[in-house]
Amino acid sequence: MLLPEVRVDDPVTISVAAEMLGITVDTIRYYEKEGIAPAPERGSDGWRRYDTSALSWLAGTVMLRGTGMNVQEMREYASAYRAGADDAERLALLERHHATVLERQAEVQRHLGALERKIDAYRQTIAARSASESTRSAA
Amino acid sequence: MLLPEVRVDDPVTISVAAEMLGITVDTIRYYEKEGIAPAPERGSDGWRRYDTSALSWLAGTVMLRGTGMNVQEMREYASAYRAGADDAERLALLERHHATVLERQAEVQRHLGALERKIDAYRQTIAARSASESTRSAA
DNA sequence: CTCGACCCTGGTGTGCACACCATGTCAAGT
DNA sequence: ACTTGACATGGTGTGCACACCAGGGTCGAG
Repeated sequence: MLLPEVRVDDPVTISVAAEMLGITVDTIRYYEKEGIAPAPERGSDGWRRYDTSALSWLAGTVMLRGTGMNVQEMREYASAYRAGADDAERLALLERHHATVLERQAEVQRHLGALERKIDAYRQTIAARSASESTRSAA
Repeated sequence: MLLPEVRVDDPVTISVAAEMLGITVDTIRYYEKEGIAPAPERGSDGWRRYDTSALSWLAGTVMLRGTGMNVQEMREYASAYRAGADDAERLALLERHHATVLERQAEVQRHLGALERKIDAYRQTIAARSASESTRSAA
């Protein structure tokens, strides 16, 4: 369940974490402030230190955001988690989200179909014109 | 190229247009103000009247929005259109957009894969536990 | 011992895509 | 004559998801 990309031997700084996850430092702090990601350990210098488990939680939030879950829902998910939601409950949350992702994908797919039909129409228009032009030039 | 759903015999009011397109009246006026959709004819009462061609343009914008094009880009598309862009140029614009839609879909698909792996992991955890419980109860 | 490269907190700013509201006009119904 | 309902304009408000400061600390390198 831990993504291989977020495995580290020694805890890393926030900027390294950000680069690993493909998000910005600001975003990580924002998630922490919003209670979406737990506050990580701090070093003696007061800096945030992200170990593998902290990183994998963050990776989870990136995944949820990447599938279109908004911050409000992520907060609810995280708070349910902290409130001791059991596995079945978490599973149900993820399955619900999964379903909505599929719905949205289907929606986009519909619009995409319209786009492709439009593109085809343009291609045919252009093909027809160039055909008539070559006819003219042949005449 | 005209979507069958937006065919009308007589021009319709803005609220009817909105319902046909699945958007709100405010959104239509917003698109008009932003120069994304052309201003339609007006009746003698000053009301906007959407005929088939006005509706099909709007349907095009809905399609572009539905595939994630932002308002800025739609404005550029519309202005290129008005500036007399030829079919080849319009086609190129649509093809570029099509490509970016596919990219975004692939991106979501990646995150979706992670989501599904996580769901599977939970299912297995739960299955394993219920199996051990039935073992215990059988012992 | 100064400099640059990190990090910290706390606050403010931004861009997007509408939603919402006040106020007014007009036509049709009762 | 009056109410109702759909439209008009112009302006303001909203929610989201960060981005971007300012001001200050720490640490290693040169």
